[in-house]
Amino acid sequence: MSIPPVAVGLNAVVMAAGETAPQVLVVPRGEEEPALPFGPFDPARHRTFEIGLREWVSEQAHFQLGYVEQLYTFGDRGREAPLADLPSSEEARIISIGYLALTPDTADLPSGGGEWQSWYRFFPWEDWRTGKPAILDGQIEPALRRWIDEAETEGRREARRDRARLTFGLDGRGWNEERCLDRYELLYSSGLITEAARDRREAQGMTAVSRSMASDHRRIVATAISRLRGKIKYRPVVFELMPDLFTLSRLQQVVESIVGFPLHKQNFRRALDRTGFVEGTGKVLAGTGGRPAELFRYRRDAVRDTQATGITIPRSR
Amino acid sequence: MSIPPVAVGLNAVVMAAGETAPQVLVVPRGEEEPALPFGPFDPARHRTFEIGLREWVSEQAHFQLGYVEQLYTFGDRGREAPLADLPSSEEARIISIGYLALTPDTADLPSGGGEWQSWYRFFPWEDWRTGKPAILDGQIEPALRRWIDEAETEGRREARRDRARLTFGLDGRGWNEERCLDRYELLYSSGLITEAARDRREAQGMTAVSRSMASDHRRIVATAISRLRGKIKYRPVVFELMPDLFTLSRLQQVVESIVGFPLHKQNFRRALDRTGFVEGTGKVLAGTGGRPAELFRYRRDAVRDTQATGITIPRSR
DNA sequence: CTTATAAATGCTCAATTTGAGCATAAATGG
DNA sequence: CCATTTATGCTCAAATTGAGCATTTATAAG
Repeated sequence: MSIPPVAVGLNAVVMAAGETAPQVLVVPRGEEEPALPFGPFDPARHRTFEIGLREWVSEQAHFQLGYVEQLYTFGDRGREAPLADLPSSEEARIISIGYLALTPDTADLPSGGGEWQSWYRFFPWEDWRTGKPAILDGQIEPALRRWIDEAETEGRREARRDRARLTFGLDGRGWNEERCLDRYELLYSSGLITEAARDRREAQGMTAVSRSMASDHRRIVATAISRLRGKIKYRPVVFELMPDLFTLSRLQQVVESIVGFPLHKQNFRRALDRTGFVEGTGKVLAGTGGRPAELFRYRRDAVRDTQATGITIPRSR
Repeated sequence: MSIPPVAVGLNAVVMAAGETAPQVLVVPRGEEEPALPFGPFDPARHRTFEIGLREWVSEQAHFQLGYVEQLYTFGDRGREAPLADLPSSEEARIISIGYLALTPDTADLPSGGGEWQSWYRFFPWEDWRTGKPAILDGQIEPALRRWIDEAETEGRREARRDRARLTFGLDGRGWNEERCLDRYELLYSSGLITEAARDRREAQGMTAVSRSMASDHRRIVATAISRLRGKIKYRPVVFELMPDLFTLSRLQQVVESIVGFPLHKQNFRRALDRTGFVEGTGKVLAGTGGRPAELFRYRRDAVRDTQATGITIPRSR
């Protein structure tokens, strides 16, 4: 029983909080679509995937990773082709292992390396913080309805309708922010995403409204967003995105930017209080044009005592 | 930029409900430790990992997979060595992609293939359905305390103590059933697991009290258990383990066997009711030596309407 | 130094959900 | 027929959630 060799790539989705929107670290590639920090896994050099990943990110994006977790391993045929500097032949199949990394600082990125970009440039339909994104009513939903009607049999139309309803909350079904990946995949399979046209070597799609990425990197980012939006609720991962000291408003702002909708302030605080995750420092942050807010810090040892759940998300309606 | 080749294996953790305990499908290997259904991923033959996985499982265990999801990709050096029929040289590093598969039937397994085994033969400390497992007080906790004391500095002892407390709920911290993988890893790194001694080529450990598996397969099963115990709470995955018709008691029994502790019956039903996941059929299951229970069925289309969460788990204390 | 405005906090109240347990109904097995 | 077993219904207090009003403490303008 011999095992045919395969090339393994490591991809990092590095995320930071950002001023007003969550950021992802991308490597610009001139004329071509931006890519995630990416590099081959070399078994001779790297004892573990994570070690390899950290090396590549620091080499390509000049950035040191902190918190890291494995996301998913991508391996479908066809997905590897478009990354220019990699072979795409039949014999050398490339699979890639995606990682999610979180970091509290967005500041110090030496130029010539990576670059921070808002999530929502790549996923404009995911940002409901100031209400329903115009692109949904304006472009996506009409296009989805056309896609539903195009199906050949009534059964298939029914299936498409169900899928669209569930993922995009059509017909008053309610938006579930965790379905980010499902939505991306639906847009891809219904041909509404630049990558779908590109992978089929056609020219059409919604080029103007959302930025595409190299290869299947946007899918990997969607996987990361879905994971983070889910995990934030049952593990205290937000704090990996916060600096040592922060105000509760800032924390709420970061959570809102991640889940993509506004929260009820008082209830957010009450719930946070109960977790015991943060403690006040007595210091305040002045000069913000209002009552100065107290600075808090994350109690890393809080997990010792409690059953360590995440942040409760009191959606504000 | 060329990518060094690596061999990719596919592992399946196939799970079924079982009469009294949840089952995992293993392939017996005579004198040697049992293994998971396993096979190489061949990029020339398999367009996707899943296709390859299904082929291997049906070939080795004579079993057709239904629900399947990817778990994790394992690739640390050292983990591949002990599987006899695979090369373990330095140049050909083997990584493996673990999958979780769920199936409603345990019955028809042609002999000569796979074999169902209770989870709790491999993880006896995880089954709290009839109270705290004796192995915890009797062997694991004392051994953990010795391991804590063995650390060289007070700082390290502190770290070990925290880790043990958190994962095993020591000193009245409360047992979190989802930490199954953390517990396995702690037992491994503290040398209490047969595999740990084997991988270091020593002879000691708790051979008698829990069964070991080939390679790192028990770690993969622990990953699957953790995943399933978590996921059952936010996605209706239990129903992948149920036959078409079932009583509510049976459903509760299955959930209890998975999470490993008893539930409050009435509250379980009330919560289930609210989800709308099941509907009565009017038929009853007689001959059980008591009032016959109504047979229910899963409403696959319930996800259409609701925000599709999983099963609420009202722990009974 | 007063006053409008912006934040940050504090507090209340109804609605819903959870946790626990008692009570009743409908079978089976002597 | 009666004890036993299993299913199901119902109640009640405690805790959590969802919403919104009220107060406090700053900054900025007049």
